[in-house]
Amino acid sequence: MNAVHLNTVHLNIVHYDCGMDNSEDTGTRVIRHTREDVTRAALSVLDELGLPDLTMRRLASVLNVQPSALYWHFANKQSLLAAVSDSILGQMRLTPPTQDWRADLHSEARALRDALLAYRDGAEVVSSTLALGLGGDRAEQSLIAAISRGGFDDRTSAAASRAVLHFILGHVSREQQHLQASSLGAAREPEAPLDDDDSAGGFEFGITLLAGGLEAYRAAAASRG
Amino acid sequence: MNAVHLNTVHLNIVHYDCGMDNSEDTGTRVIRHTREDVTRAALSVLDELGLPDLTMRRLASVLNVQPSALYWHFANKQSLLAAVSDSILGQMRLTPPTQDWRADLHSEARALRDALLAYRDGAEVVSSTLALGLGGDRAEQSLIAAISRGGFDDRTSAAASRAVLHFILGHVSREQQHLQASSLGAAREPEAPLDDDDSAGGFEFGITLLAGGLEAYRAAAASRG
DNA sequence: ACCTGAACACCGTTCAAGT
DNA sequence: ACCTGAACACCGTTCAAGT
Repeated sequence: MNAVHLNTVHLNIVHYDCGMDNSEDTGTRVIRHTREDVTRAALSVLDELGLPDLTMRRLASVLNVQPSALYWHFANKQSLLAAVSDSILGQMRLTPPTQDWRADLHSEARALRDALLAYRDGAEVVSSTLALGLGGDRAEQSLIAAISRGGFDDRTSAAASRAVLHFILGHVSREQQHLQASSLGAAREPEAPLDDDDSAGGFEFGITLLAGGLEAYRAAAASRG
Repeated sequence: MNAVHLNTVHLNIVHYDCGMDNSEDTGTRVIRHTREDVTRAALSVLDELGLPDLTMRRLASVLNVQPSALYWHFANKQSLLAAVSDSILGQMRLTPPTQDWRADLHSEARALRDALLAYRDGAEVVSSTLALGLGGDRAEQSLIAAISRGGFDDRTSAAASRAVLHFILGHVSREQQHLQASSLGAAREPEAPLDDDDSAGGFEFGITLLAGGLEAYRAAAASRG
């Protein structure tokens, strides 16, 4: 019961037909998908099987389609992953600005973290597409906005937001790896019981460090004239 | 001349025999490798072809060996990559402690950045093995040491060093992606001329932010009693 | 507009067997 | 102690052709 049955995972989605709009003609229609259908299915495979198992062939089989069919919708796997990444970031809860830019930055950071945690391997997917120059801008923009409200110039806000973004992606990646390591390991040796509440605590601490650093940087720049 | 001939890359290493100690018996000896030989060869393939082309089969062919032979030295590819990662971090220039912990932190951070930049895709390799819980400790330890010298307790030092590490890995990953994007693109559209001196400048700024944040955190904690 | 069928050029890993 | 040979179960991508 505690052993992991990796080979007997059953996808919730098996058919994964597109919407409910297969009317308009004969009853039995060939199933045709849109770009969005494919992205949605990819998101669901990602969440249920993880990034290593999100292959073009598996995605195709979930969609009841030949692998080559996917290449009508996306030029290659990277573009598909960019769309998946955009979709993850698109579900970021948006936080209304207040008078406190540091509180706002914390809110935006938490919103990003929550969005990444919403799908298995979410941080890794976003991280990899951001590393390749595709997408991931939506995340950076929300952070820049909050920091700018602190009265920092554009160059400073941009550099700081990149630092915040790198921290968040790295932190949440580690978080998610630990999540499935412990869900897999289950009856393993205790290994390293280092982090318990560190998951969220370490996250807030990192943001606090960067926000505090920005405030200190402004003070230092001001005192230099 | 400006076009990239991806298919005609010639490895500097072609033979890659082990040391010079093939004596002791008959002249023609079967070439046998050690774990370290394999790691060295992997490092060289990484540097010349990049992480996506560092495959077990290609590594085997560089070593004039069957792919299956590698599995006598390493249980799987991940372990191999962990060894490669260790090797990269092992070449970190070590910086003697001074009286200024912030300067020390900057030194250690720069040393880590330099080590990562020394091999193509270095940051991604270290990042991925660190994300999987294997190795990467050496990097964290050097950062913790510098921060601890600032008089912070262990929990704070550990959390802060993880934040610094995440920032560095994210930053250098981006740096290296841009490096080869521009070396490949060459005669491409200007795209985004956003960053020029940002490579190093943004790095220092990020470390300054985190170090300043630590100082501010101490001040805040002290004033709270 | 969206998909099939078939192929190409690869992967990581296992395992009995050799020396 | 270190490697071969052969196989297994996969990959991403292309492309002519179908509807």
